[in-house]
Amino acid sequence: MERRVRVRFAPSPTGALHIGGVRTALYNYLFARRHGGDMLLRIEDTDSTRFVPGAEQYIIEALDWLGIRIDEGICMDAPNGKGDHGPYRQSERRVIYHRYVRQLLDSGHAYIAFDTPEELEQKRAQIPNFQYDARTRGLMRNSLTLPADEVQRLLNEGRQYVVRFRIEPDEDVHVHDLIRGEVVINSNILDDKVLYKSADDLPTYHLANIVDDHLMEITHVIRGEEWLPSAPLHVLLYRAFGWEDTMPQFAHLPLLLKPDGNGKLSKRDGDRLGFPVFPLEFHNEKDGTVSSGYRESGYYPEAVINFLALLGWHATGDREIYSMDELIRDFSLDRVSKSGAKFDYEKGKWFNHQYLMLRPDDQLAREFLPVLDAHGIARDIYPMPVIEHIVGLMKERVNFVSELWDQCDFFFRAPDEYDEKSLKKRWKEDSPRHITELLALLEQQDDWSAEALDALVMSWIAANEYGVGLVMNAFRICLVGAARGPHIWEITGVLGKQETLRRMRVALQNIH
RNA sequence: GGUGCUAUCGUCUAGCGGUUAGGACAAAAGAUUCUCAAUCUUUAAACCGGGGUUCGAUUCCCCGUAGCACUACCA
Repeated sequence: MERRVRVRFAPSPTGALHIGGVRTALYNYLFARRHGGDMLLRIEDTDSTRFVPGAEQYIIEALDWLGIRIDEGICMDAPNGKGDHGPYRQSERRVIYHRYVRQLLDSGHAYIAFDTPEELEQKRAQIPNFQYDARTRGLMRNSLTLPADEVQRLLNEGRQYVVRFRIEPDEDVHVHDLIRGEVVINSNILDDKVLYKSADDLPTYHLANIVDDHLMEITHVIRGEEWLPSAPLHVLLYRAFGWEDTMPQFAHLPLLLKPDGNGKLSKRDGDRLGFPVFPLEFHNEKDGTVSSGYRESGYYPEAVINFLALLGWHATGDREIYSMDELIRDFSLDRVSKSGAKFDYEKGKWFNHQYLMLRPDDQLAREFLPVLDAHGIARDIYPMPVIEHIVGLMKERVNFVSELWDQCDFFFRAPDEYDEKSLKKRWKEDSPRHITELLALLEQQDDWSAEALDALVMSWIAANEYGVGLVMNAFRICLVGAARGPHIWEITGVLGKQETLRRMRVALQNIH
Protein backbone atom coordinates (compact mmCIF):
# COMPACT_ATOMS: atom_id res chain seq x y z
CA MET A 1 0.00 0.00 0.00
CA GLU A 2 1.32 3.40 -0.94
CA ARG A 3 1.33 5.63 2.11
CA ARG A 4 0.70 9.34 1.93
CA VAL A 5 4.04 11.15 2.05
CA ARG A 6 4.63 12.77 5.41
CA VAL A 7 7.85 14.49 6.39
CA ARG A 8 8.81 16.51 9.40
CA PHE A 9 11.18 19.24 10.37
CA ALA A 10 12.09 18.68 14.00
CA PRO A 11 14.36 21.37 15.39
CA SER A 12 15.47 21.88 18.95
CA PRO A 13 14.59 25.23 20.47
CA THR A 14 18.13 25.89 21.59
CA GLY A 15 18.64 29.19 19.82
CA ALA A 16 18.16 30.78 16.44
CA LEU A 17 17.49 28.40 13.59
CA HIS A 18 20.76 27.86 11.79
CA ILE A 19 20.88 28.35 8.03
CA GLY A 20 21.78 24.68 7.61
CA GLY A 21 18.63 23.82 9.50
CA VAL A 22 16.70 26.12 7.21
CA ARG A 23 17.96 24.18 4.22
CA THR A 24 16.92 20.91 5.84
CA ALA A 25 13.47 22.38 6.41
CA LEU A 26 13.38 23.57 2.80
CA TYR A 27 14.28 20.17 1.35
CA ASN A 28 11.66 18.53 3.53
CA TYR A 29 9.11 21.04 2.37
CA LEU A 30 10.02 20.68 -1.30
CA PHE A 31 9.82 16.92 -1.02
CA ALA A 32 6.45 17.02 0.71
CA ARG A 33 4.98 19.41 -1.85
CA ARG A 34 6.49 17.54 -4.76
CA HIS A 35 4.72 14.40 -3.64
CA GLY A 36 1.50 16.03 -2.49
CA GLY A 37 2.24 15.10 1.10
CA ASP A 38 2.35 16.78 4.50
CA MET A 39 5.01 18.88 6.12
CA LEU A 40 5.05 18.70 9.90
CA LEU A 41 6.84 20.83 12.43
CA ARG A 42 7.68 19.13 15.68
CA ILE A 43 9.62 20.73 18.50
CA GLU A 44 12.27 18.47 20.01
CA ASP A 45 12.70 20.01 23.42
CA THR A 46 13.77 16.97 25.37
CA ASP A 47 16.88 18.68 26.67
CA SER A 48 15.48 20.95 29.32
CA THR A 49 18.90 22.39 30.08
CA ARG A 50 19.44 23.77 26.60
CA PHE A 51 16.05 25.37 26.18
CA VAL A 52 16.22 28.99 25.03
CA PRO A 53 13.18 31.24 25.42
CA GLY A 54 11.86 32.59 22.17
CA ALA A 55 13.62 30.01 20.05
CA GLU A 56 10.44 28.19 19.14
CA GLN A 57 8.67 31.37 18.10
CA TYR A 58 11.76 32.29 16.12
CA ILE A 59 11.63 29.03 14.19
CA ILE A 60 7.97 29.54 13.34
CA GLU A 61 8.55 33.10 12.17
CA ALA A 62 11.61 32.19 10.17
CA LEU A 63 9.84 29.45 8.26
CA ASP A 64 6.89 31.72 7.69
CA TRP A 65 9.09 34.51 6.35
CA LEU A 66 10.75 32.08 3.98
CA GLY A 67 7.44 30.75 2.69
CA ILE A 68 7.93 27.26 4.07
CA ARG A 69 4.36 26.38 5.00
CA ILE A 70 3.58 23.91 7.75
CA ASP A 71 0.63 21.58 7.25
CA GLU A 72 0.63 19.98 10.64
CA GLY A 73 2.16 20.58 14.04
CA ILE A 74 3.43 23.81 15.53
CA CYS A 75 2.90 26.72 13.15
CA MET A 76 2.00 30.37 12.73
CA ASP A 77 -1.76 29.96 12.92
CA ALA A 78 -1.61 27.23 15.58
CA PRO A 79 1.14 27.92 18.11
CA ASN A 80 0.17 24.80 20.01
CA GLY A 81 -0.05 22.63 16.99
CA LYS A 82 -2.72 21.54 14.58
CA GLY A 83 -3.47 18.04 13.40
CA ASP A 84 -4.53 14.84 15.07
CA HIS A 85 -1.11 13.44 15.89
CA GLY A 86 -0.32 15.90 18.69
CA PRO A 87 0.95 17.17 20.92
CA TYR A 88 3.78 18.31 18.69
CA ARG A 89 6.10 19.45 21.43
CA GLN A 90 8.05 16.54 22.85
CA SER A 91 8.06 17.95 26.36
CA GLU A 92 4.28 17.54 26.27
CA ARG A 93 4.46 13.90 25.26
CA ARG A 94 5.98 12.45 28.42
CA VAL A 95 3.21 9.98 29.11
CA ILE A 96 3.41 8.67 25.57
CA TYR A 97 7.09 7.93 25.91
CA HIS A 98 6.61 6.19 29.26
CA ARG A 99 4.57 3.53 27.54
CA TYR A 100 7.22 2.84 24.95
CA VAL A 101 10.06 2.82 27.44
CA ARG A 102 8.03 0.21 29.34
CA GLN A 103 7.57 -1.82 26.19
CA LEU A 104 11.28 -1.97 25.54
CA LEU A 105 12.02 -2.81 29.14
CA ASP A 106 9.44 -5.61 29.14
CA SER A 107 10.66 -7.08 25.90
CA GLY A 108 14.24 -7.10 27.15
CA HIS A 109 15.43 -4.61 24.54
CA ALA A 110 16.30 -2.11 27.23
CA TYR A 111 17.51 -2.07 30.79
CA ILE A 112 17.85 0.27 33.72
CA ALA A 113 21.24 1.71 34.59
CA PHE A 114 22.17 3.47 37.81
CA ASP A 115 25.69 4.56 36.98
CA THR A 116 26.21 8.18 37.90
CA PRO A 117 27.87 10.62 35.53
CA GLU A 118 30.89 10.57 37.82
CA GLU A 119 31.14 6.79 37.66
CA LEU A 120 30.93 6.88 33.91
CA GLU A 121 33.59 9.52 33.73
CA GLN A 122 35.79 7.39 35.90
CA LYS A 123 35.31 4.40 33.65
CA ARG A 124 36.19 6.46 30.62
CA ALA A 125 39.35 7.55 32.31
CA GLN A 126 40.25 3.98 33.31
CA ILE A 127 39.42 2.15 30.14
CA PRO A 128 40.67 3.54 26.85
CA ASN A 129 37.88 4.00 24.31
CA PHE A 130 35.33 3.01 26.89
CA GLN A 131 31.91 2.36 25.49
CA TYR A 132 28.82 1.24 27.35
CA ASP A 133 27.99 -1.87 25.35
CA ALA A 134 27.75 -5.67 25.37
CA ARG A 135 31.37 -5.96 26.42
CA THR A 136 31.25 -3.55 29.33
CA ARG A 137 27.71 -3.47 30.64
CA GLY A 138 28.48 -6.48 32.82
CA LEU A 139 30.92 -4.24 34.71
CA MET A 140 28.35 -1.54 35.39
CA ARG A 141 25.56 -1.03 37.83
CA ASN A 142 22.39 -1.88 35.99
CA SER A 143 19.40 -4.16 36.00
CA LEU A 144 21.39 -6.73 34.10
CA THR A 145 24.07 -7.03 36.76
CA LEU A 146 22.17 -6.17 39.92
CA PRO A 147 19.77 -8.59 41.63
CA ALA A 148 16.12 -7.81 40.95
CA ASP A 149 15.37 -6.87 44.54
CA GLU A 150 18.33 -4.50 44.61
CA VAL A 151 17.08 -2.81 41.46
CA GLN A 152 13.66 -2.46 43.00
CA ARG A 153 15.14 -1.07 46.20
CA LEU A 154 17.12 1.59 44.33
CA LEU A 155 14.04 2.49 42.34
CA ASN A 156 11.95 2.76 45.49
CA GLU A 157 14.63 4.91 47.05
CA GLY A 158 14.11 7.31 44.19
CA ARG A 159 17.63 6.94 42.87
CA GLN A 160 18.22 8.57 39.50
CA TYR A 161 18.61 6.19 36.63
CA VAL A 162 18.55 5.99 32.89
CA VAL A 163 17.12 3.43 30.54
CA ARG A 164 19.59 2.12 28.01
CA PHE A 165 18.97 0.34 24.76
CA ARG A 166 20.43 -3.13 24.74
CA ILE A 167 22.34 -3.54 21.53
CA GLU A 168 23.17 -7.05 20.37
CA PRO A 169 26.79 -7.35 19.28
CA ASP A 170 28.29 -8.63 16.01
CA GLU A 171 25.51 -7.65 13.71
CA ASP A 172 25.76 -5.77 10.46
CA VAL A 173 23.00 -3.23 10.42
CA HIS A 174 21.89 -2.07 6.99
CA VAL A 175 20.50 1.39 6.44
CA HIS A 176 19.13 2.25 3.06
CA ASP A 177 19.73 5.90 2.38
CA LEU A 178 17.91 7.60 -0.49
CA ILE A 179 20.94 9.75 -1.25
CA ARG A 180 23.83 7.48 -0.40
CA GLY A 181 22.51 4.02 -1.03
CA GLU A 182 23.24 1.13 1.29
CA VAL A 183 25.20 1.98 4.42
CA VAL A 184 26.34 -0.88 6.63
CA ILE A 185 27.54 -0.46 10.19
CA ASN A 186 28.42 -3.19 12.64
CA SER A 187 26.51 -3.06 15.89
CA ASN A 188 29.75 -3.47 17.84
CA ILE A 189 30.60 0.17 17.38
CA LEU A 190 27.21 1.24 18.72
CA ASP A 191 26.90 1.86 22.43
CA ASP A 192 23.90 1.14 24.62
CA LYS A 193 22.34 4.53 24.07
CA VAL A 194 20.48 6.27 26.82
CA LEU A 195 16.82 6.31 25.85
CA TYR A 196 15.31 7.89 28.91
CA LYS A 197 16.55 9.80 31.91
CA SER A 198 14.67 9.79 35.18
CA ALA A 199 16.27 13.07 36.21
CA ASP A 200 13.92 15.11 34.07
CA ASP A 201 11.48 12.35 33.18
CA LEU A 202 12.19 12.86 29.51
CA PRO A 203 13.44 10.58 26.76
CA THR A 204 16.54 11.43 24.77
CA TYR A 205 16.46 12.35 21.12
CA HIS A 206 16.77 8.81 19.85
CA LEU A 207 13.76 7.36 21.61
CA ALA A 208 11.52 10.38 21.22
CA ASN A 209 12.41 10.72 17.58
CA ILE A 210 11.57 7.14 16.67
CA VAL A 211 8.39 7.01 18.71
CA ASP A 212 7.14 10.28 17.30
CA ASP A 213 8.03 9.53 13.74
CA HIS A 214 6.16 6.27 14.06
CA LEU A 215 3.12 7.76 15.77
CA MET A 216 3.03 10.69 13.38
CA GLU A 217 3.24 8.32 10.44
CA ILE A 218 6.34 9.88 8.97
CA THR A 219 7.31 8.23 5.71
CA HIS A 220 10.60 9.99 4.96
CA VAL A 221 13.23 11.22 7.35
CA ILE A 222 15.25 13.93 5.64
CA ARG A 223 17.92 15.30 7.91
CA GLY A 224 21.56 16.37 8.09
CA GLU A 225 24.44 14.03 7.52
CA GLU A 226 25.51 14.34 11.14
CA TRP A 227 22.74 11.84 11.86
CA LEU A 228 24.03 9.16 9.56
CA PRO A 229 26.17 7.44 12.22
CA SER A 230 23.15 7.01 14.47
CA ALA A 231 20.84 5.82 11.72
CA PRO A 232 21.66 2.15 12.44
CA LEU A 233 20.63 2.70 16.03
CA HIS A 234 17.34 4.07 14.80
CA VAL A 235 16.83 1.08 12.54
CA LEU A 236 17.46 -1.18 15.51
CA LEU A 237 14.92 0.75 17.54
CA TYR A 238 12.26 0.37 14.86
CA ARG A 239 12.99 -3.31 14.87
CA ALA A 240 12.83 -3.60 18.66
CA PHE A 241 9.43 -1.95 18.61
CA GLY A 242 8.26 -4.22 15.82
CA TRP A 243 7.71 -1.30 13.45
CA GLU A 244 10.03 -2.34 10.70
CA ASP A 245 7.32 -2.56 8.07
CA THR A 246 6.38 1.09 8.45
CA MET A 247 9.87 2.38 9.10
CA PRO A 248 10.44 5.66 7.25
CA GLN A 249 12.97 5.94 4.47
CA PHE A 250 16.10 7.88 5.29
CA ALA A 251 17.85 10.63 3.38
CA HIS A 252 20.93 12.21 4.91
CA LEU A 253 21.74 15.61 3.48
CA PRO A 254 25.29 16.84 2.89
CA LEU A 255 26.49 19.45 5.36
CA LEU A 256 26.94 23.17 4.83
CA LEU A 257 30.61 23.93 5.33
CA LYS A 258 32.55 27.02 6.32
CA PRO A 259 33.46 29.23 3.33
CA ASP A 260 37.05 29.34 4.50
CA GLY A 261 39.03 26.62 6.15
CA ASN A 262 37.50 23.45 7.43
CA GLY A 263 34.51 22.18 9.23
CA LYS A 264 30.80 22.65 9.10
CA LEU A 265 29.29 26.09 9.16
CA SER A 266 28.75 27.12 12.73
CA LYS A 267 26.82 29.83 14.51
CA ARG A 268 29.96 31.76 15.22
CA ASP A 269 31.06 31.92 11.59
CA GLY A 270 28.52 34.65 10.99
CA ASP A 271 30.28 37.15 13.19
CA ARG A 272 33.69 35.95 12.22
CA LEU A 273 33.18 36.27 8.47
CA GLY A 274 30.72 39.12 8.50
CA PHE A 275 27.57 37.59 7.07
CA PRO A 276 24.43 36.19 8.65
CA VAL A 277 24.04 32.50 9.32
CA PHE A 278 20.48 32.90 10.54
CA PRO A 279 17.33 33.74 8.61
CA LEU A 280 16.13 36.36 11.10
CA GLU A 281 17.86 38.50 13.64
CA PHE A 282 17.78 36.83 17.04
CA HIS A 283 18.11 38.25 20.52
CA ASN A 284 19.15 35.43 22.78
CA GLU A 285 17.72 36.09 26.22
CA LYS A 286 19.78 33.34 27.72
CA ASP A 287 23.23 34.59 26.87
CA GLY A 288 22.40 38.13 25.81
CA THR A 289 23.83 37.78 22.32
CA VAL A 290 22.34 39.24 19.17
CA SER A 291 22.71 37.36 15.91
CA SER A 292 22.19 39.04 12.58
CA GLY A 293 19.68 37.70 10.11
CA TYR A 294 19.16 37.60 6.37
CA ARG A 295 15.87 39.43 6.62
CA GLU A 296 17.39 42.35 8.49
CA SER A 297 20.34 42.41 6.09
CA GLY A 298 17.95 43.21 3.29
CA TYR A 299 17.55 39.82 1.68
CA TYR A 300 14.38 38.76 -0.02
CA PRO A 301 13.11 35.39 1.16
CA GLU A 302 12.90 34.18 -2.45
CA ALA A 303 16.61 34.84 -2.85
CA VAL A 304 17.51 33.00 0.33
CA ILE A 305 15.38 30.06 -0.74
CA ASN A 306 16.86 29.96 -4.23
CA PHE A 307 20.38 30.25 -2.89
CA LEU A 308 19.91 27.57 -0.27
CA ALA A 309 18.13 25.20 -2.62
CA LEU A 310 21.14 25.15 -4.91
CA LEU A 311 23.58 24.47 -2.09
CA GLY A 312 23.46 20.71 -2.34
CA TRP A 313 20.87 20.19 -4.99
CA HIS A 314 20.89 20.86 -8.72
CA ALA A 315 18.65 19.78 -11.54
CA THR A 316 20.06 18.66 -14.86
CA GLY A 317 21.16 21.66 -16.85
CA ASP A 318 22.40 25.18 -16.28
CA ARG A 319 19.46 26.86 -14.69
CA GLU A 320 20.13 28.99 -11.62
CA ILE A 321 16.96 30.95 -10.91
CA TYR A 322 14.10 29.00 -9.40
CA SER A 323 10.94 30.18 -7.73
CA MET A 324 9.57 28.09 -4.90
CA ASP A 325 6.98 26.56 -7.23
CA GLU A 326 9.64 25.68 -9.75
CA LEU A 327 11.75 24.10 -7.04
CA ILE A 328 8.78 22.04 -5.93
CA ARG A 329 8.22 20.92 -9.48
CA ASP A 330 11.85 19.93 -10.09
CA PHE A 331 13.06 18.76 -6.70
CA SER A 332 14.11 15.20 -6.16
CA LEU A 333 16.25 13.56 -3.53
CA ASP A 334 18.30 11.60 -6.02
CA ARG A 335 19.70 14.85 -7.36
CA VAL A 336 20.94 15.94 -3.95
CA SER A 337 24.71 15.85 -3.89
CA LYS A 338 26.59 13.64 -1.50
CA SER A 339 29.43 15.94 -0.57
CA GLY A 340 29.31 18.96 1.69
CA ALA A 341 28.92 22.42 0.20
CA LYS A 342 31.00 25.38 1.22
CA PHE A 343 28.81 28.32 1.96
CA ASP A 344 29.50 30.98 -0.68
CA TYR A 345 28.11 34.22 0.63
CA GLU A 346 29.04 36.18 -2.51
CA LYS A 347 26.71 34.10 -4.57
CA GLY A 348 23.96 34.78 -2.09
CA LYS A 349 24.28 38.48 -2.85
CA TRP A 350 24.04 37.79 -6.53
CA PHE A 351 20.82 35.89 -6.00
CA ASN A 352 19.39 38.83 -4.14
CA HIS A 353 20.36 41.11 -7.00
CA GLN A 354 18.47 38.86 -9.39
CA TYR A 355 15.33 39.04 -7.32
CA LEU A 356 15.71 42.77 -6.76
CA MET A 357 15.84 43.27 -10.53
CA LEU A 358 12.61 41.34 -10.84
CA ARG A 359 10.75 43.73 -8.54
CA PRO A 360 8.56 46.38 -10.13
CA ASP A 361 9.83 49.93 -9.58
CA ASP A 362 6.83 51.03 -7.56
CA GLN A 363 7.37 48.23 -5.10
CA LEU A 364 11.08 48.98 -4.89
CA ALA A 365 10.28 52.64 -4.28
CA ARG A 366 8.02 51.73 -1.38
CA GLU A 367 10.77 49.56 0.07
CA PHE A 368 13.15 52.47 -0.31
CA LEU A 369 11.08 54.93 1.70
CA PRO A 370 12.25 53.65 5.10
CA VAL A 371 15.83 54.07 3.90
CA LEU A 372 15.09 57.70 3.13
CA ASP A 373 13.59 58.08 6.58
CA ALA A 374 16.71 56.65 8.11
CA HIS A 375 18.77 59.33 6.37
CA GLY A 376 16.48 62.09 7.47
CA ILE A 377 15.03 62.76 4.04
CA ALA A 378 11.43 63.94 3.95
CA ARG A 379 9.27 61.49 2.04
CA ASP A 380 7.47 64.23 0.19
CA ILE A 381 10.67 65.66 -1.22
CA TYR A 382 9.59 64.15 -4.54
CA PRO A 383 6.29 62.77 -5.71
CA MET A 384 6.22 58.98 -5.71
CA PRO A 385 6.63 58.59 -9.48
CA VAL A 386 9.93 60.46 -9.30
CA ILE A 387 11.21 58.18 -6.57
CA GLU A 388 10.14 55.23 -8.68
CA HIS A 389 12.06 56.70 -11.58
CA ILE A 390 15.20 57.18 -9.48
CA VAL A 391 14.98 53.67 -8.07
CA GLY A 392 14.45 52.23 -11.53
CA LEU A 393 17.48 54.12 -12.73
CA MET A 394 19.79 52.76 -10.07
CA LYS A 395 18.49 49.32 -9.20
CA GLU A 396 20.70 47.37 -11.54
CA ARG A 397 23.75 48.57 -9.65
CA VAL A 398 22.84 47.20 -6.26
CA ASN A 399 22.25 43.94 -4.46
CA PHE A 400 20.06 45.39 -1.73
CA VAL A 401 17.53 48.18 -1.42
CA SER A 402 19.60 49.68 1.36
CA GLU A 403 22.53 50.09 -1.04
CA LEU A 404 20.39 52.32 -3.21
CA TRP A 405 21.08 55.23 -0.92
CA ASP A 406 24.80 55.30 -1.65
CA GLN A 407 24.02 55.30 -5.33
CA CYS A 408 21.48 58.07 -5.42
CA ASP A 409 21.82 60.20 -2.30
CA PHE A 410 22.62 63.27 -4.43
CA PHE A 411 19.11 63.26 -5.84
CA PHE A 412 17.83 63.93 -2.37
CA ARG A 413 20.41 66.30 -0.96
CA ALA A 414 22.96 68.65 -2.45
CA PRO A 415 26.60 67.76 -1.97
CA ASP A 416 28.03 69.32 1.16
CA GLU A 417 31.54 68.46 0.12
CA TYR A 418 33.34 67.49 -3.03
CA ASP A 419 35.20 64.22 -3.38
CA GLU A 420 38.89 64.99 -3.42
CA LYS A 421 39.92 62.28 -5.82
CA SER A 422 37.25 63.31 -8.30
CA LEU A 423 38.31 66.93 -8.06
CA LYS A 424 41.91 66.10 -8.64
CA LYS A 425 41.11 64.08 -11.71
CA ARG A 426 38.15 65.97 -13.16
CA TRP A 427 38.26 69.58 -11.98
CA LYS A 428 40.82 71.39 -14.09
CA GLU A 429 42.08 74.90 -14.37
CA ASP A 430 39.43 75.82 -16.95
CA SER A 431 36.56 74.24 -15.04
CA PRO A 432 35.39 77.34 -13.16
CA ARG A 433 35.22 79.23 -16.43
CA HIS A 434 33.40 76.38 -18.17
CA ILE A 435 30.86 76.10 -15.40
CA THR A 436 30.34 79.85 -15.29
CA GLU A 437 29.64 79.89 -19.02
CA LEU A 438 27.46 76.80 -18.80
CA LEU A 439 25.52 78.38 -15.97
CA ALA A 440 24.82 81.44 -18.08
CA LEU A 441 23.80 79.23 -20.97
CA LEU A 442 21.42 77.14 -18.88
CA GLU A 443 19.86 80.17 -17.22
CA GLN A 444 18.47 81.12 -20.62
CA GLN A 445 17.18 77.60 -21.29
CA ASP A 446 13.48 76.94 -20.86
CA ASP A 447 13.12 73.53 -22.45
CA TRP A 448 14.60 71.34 -19.72
CA SER A 449 14.14 68.01 -21.48
CA ALA A 450 17.15 65.73 -21.78
CA GLU A 451 17.09 66.02 -25.57
CA ALA A 452 17.00 69.80 -25.59
CA LEU A 453 19.72 70.13 -22.97
CA ASP A 454 21.92 67.64 -24.71
CA ALA A 455 21.57 69.43 -28.05
CA LEU A 456 22.20 72.82 -26.48
CA VAL A 457 25.20 71.87 -24.39
CA MET A 458 26.86 69.69 -27.00
CA SER A 459 26.68 72.36 -29.66
CA TRP A 460 28.00 74.95 -27.20
CA ILE A 461 30.93 72.63 -26.37
CA ALA A 462 31.58 71.99 -30.03
CA ALA A 463 31.41 75.67 -30.94
CA ASN A 464 33.95 76.55 -28.31
CA GLU A 465 36.04 73.46 -28.92
CA TYR A 466 35.90 72.45 -25.29
CA GLY A 467 36.41 68.82 -24.40
CA VAL A 468 33.13 67.02 -23.78
CA GLY A 469 34.63 64.97 -21.00
CA LEU A 470 36.23 67.93 -19.35
CA VAL A 471 33.05 69.99 -19.20
CA MET A 472 30.65 67.19 -18.39
CA ASN A 473 32.76 65.83 -15.58
CA ALA A 474 33.11 69.22 -13.97
CA PHE A 475 29.35 69.68 -14.37
CA ARG A 476 28.80 66.31 -12.71
CA ILE A 477 30.97 67.23 -9.77
CA CYS A 478 28.87 70.35 -9.23
CA LEU A 479 25.67 68.35 -9.12
CA VAL A 480 26.79 65.13 -7.44
CA GLY A 481 29.91 66.09 -5.55
CA ALA A 482 31.82 63.19 -7.04
CA ALA A 483 32.45 61.30 -10.24
CA ARG A 484 29.56 58.90 -10.05
CA GLY A 485 25.89 58.54 -10.83
CA PRO A 486 23.74 57.96 -13.90
CA HIS A 487 23.74 59.90 -17.13
CA ILE A 488 23.94 63.62 -16.43
CA TRP A 489 20.63 64.52 -18.09
CA GLU A 490 18.91 62.02 -15.83
CA ILE A 491 20.26 64.01 -12.91
CA THR A 492 19.28 67.40 -14.26
CA GLY A 493 15.89 65.99 -15.13
CA VAL A 494 15.14 64.96 -11.57
CA LEU A 495 16.77 68.00 -9.98
CA GLY A 496 15.01 70.50 -12.23
CA LYS A 497 16.32 73.79 -13.49
CA GLN A 498 16.31 75.71 -10.24
CA GLU A 499 18.20 73.14 -8.19
CA THR A 500 20.64 72.42 -10.98
CA LEU A 501 21.60 76.06 -11.33
CA ARG A 502 21.75 76.48 -7.59
CA ARG A 503 24.19 73.60 -7.21
CA MET A 504 26.35 75.06 -9.95
CA ARG A 505 26.54 78.42 -8.18
CA VAL A 506 27.34 76.76 -4.87
CA ALA A 507 30.07 74.72 -6.48
CA LEU A 508 31.62 77.77 -8.13
CA GLN A 509 31.85 79.37 -4.72
CA ASN A 510 33.13 76.36 -2.83
CA ILE A 511 35.55 74.60 -5.13
CA HIS A 512 38.97 76.09 -5.25
C1' G B 1 42.18 6.34 18.24
C1' G B 2 37.58 3.87 16.24
C1' U B 3 33.45 3.93 12.68
C1' G B 4 31.08 6.01 8.65
C1' C B 5 30.41 9.45 4.59
C1' U B 6 32.66 12.15 0.63
C1' A B 7 36.22 13.59 -3.49
C1' U B 8 35.18 17.70 -11.25
C1' C B 9 37.74 24.98 -12.08
C1' G B 10 39.12 29.28 -5.87
C1' U B 11 33.39 28.33 -4.79
C1' C B 12 28.32 26.01 -6.12
C1' U B 13 27.76 22.42 -9.71
C1' A B 14 26.46 19.68 -15.02
C1' G B 15 28.33 15.05 -16.70
C1' C B 16 25.32 9.00 -15.23
C1' G B 17 32.01 4.49 -20.45
C1' G B 18 33.63 7.54 -26.08
C1' U B 19 32.44 15.37 -24.72
C1' U B 20 37.02 20.73 -27.59
C1' A B 21 34.76 18.30 -19.59
C1' G B 22 29.32 22.63 -19.82
C1' G B 23 26.99 26.63 -16.68
C1' A B 24 26.88 30.12 -12.52
C1' C B 25 29.52 33.12 -8.53
C1' A B 26 34.16 35.33 -7.82
C1' A B 27 38.67 37.04 -10.82
C1' A B 28 41.11 39.30 -15.20
C1' A B 29 40.88 41.86 -20.04
C1' G B 30 38.25 44.46 -23.76
C1' A B 31 33.90 47.08 -25.66
C1' U B 32 30.58 51.09 -24.26
C1' U B 33 30.55 56.01 -21.85
C1' C B 34 30.67 62.77 -19.41
C1' U B 35 31.84 59.62 -14.29
C1' C B 36 30.88 55.35 -11.33
C1' A B 37 28.35 51.20 -11.92
C1' A B 38 25.54 48.05 -14.77
C1' U B 39 25.59 45.52 -19.38
C1' C B 40 27.89 42.80 -23.43
C1' U B 41 32.15 40.06 -25.30
C1' U B 42 36.41 37.49 -24.16
C1' U B 43 40.15 35.09 -21.08
C1' A B 44 42.11 32.24 -17.21
C1' A B 45 40.53 28.20 -14.11
C1' A B 46 39.06 21.40 -12.57
C1' C B 47 38.40 15.46 -13.21
C1' C B 48 43.24 13.85 -5.66
C1' G B 49 47.02 9.58 -6.51
C1' G B 50 47.79 4.38 -7.75
C1' G B 51 46.01 -0.10 -9.36
C1' G B 52 42.38 -2.88 -11.82
C1' U B 53 37.60 -3.95 -15.26
C1' U B 54 37.08 -2.48 -20.41
C1' C B 55 38.63 -1.65 -27.19
C1' G B 56 38.10 2.85 -24.19
C1' A B 57 37.68 5.55 -17.95
C1' U B 58 36.16 11.96 -14.94
C1' U B 59 32.36 8.12 -14.96
C1' C B 60 32.44 1.17 -12.52
C1' C B 61 35.56 -1.70 -8.57
C1' C B 62 39.72 -1.87 -4.98
C1' C B 63 43.66 0.50 -2.26
C1' G B 64 45.93 4.90 -0.70
C1' U B 65 45.49 10.03 0.42
C1' A B 66 42.74 14.11 1.94
C1' G B 67 38.38 16.48 3.83
C1' C B 68 34.16 16.04 6.81
C1' A B 69 30.84 13.86 10.39
C1' C B 70 29.93 10.90 14.56
C1' U B 71 32.01 8.72 18.82
C1' A B 72 27.22 12.61 25.84
C1' C B 73 22.12 11.17 30.89
C1' C B 74 22.91 17.32 23.35
C1' A B 75 20.14 17.32 19.45
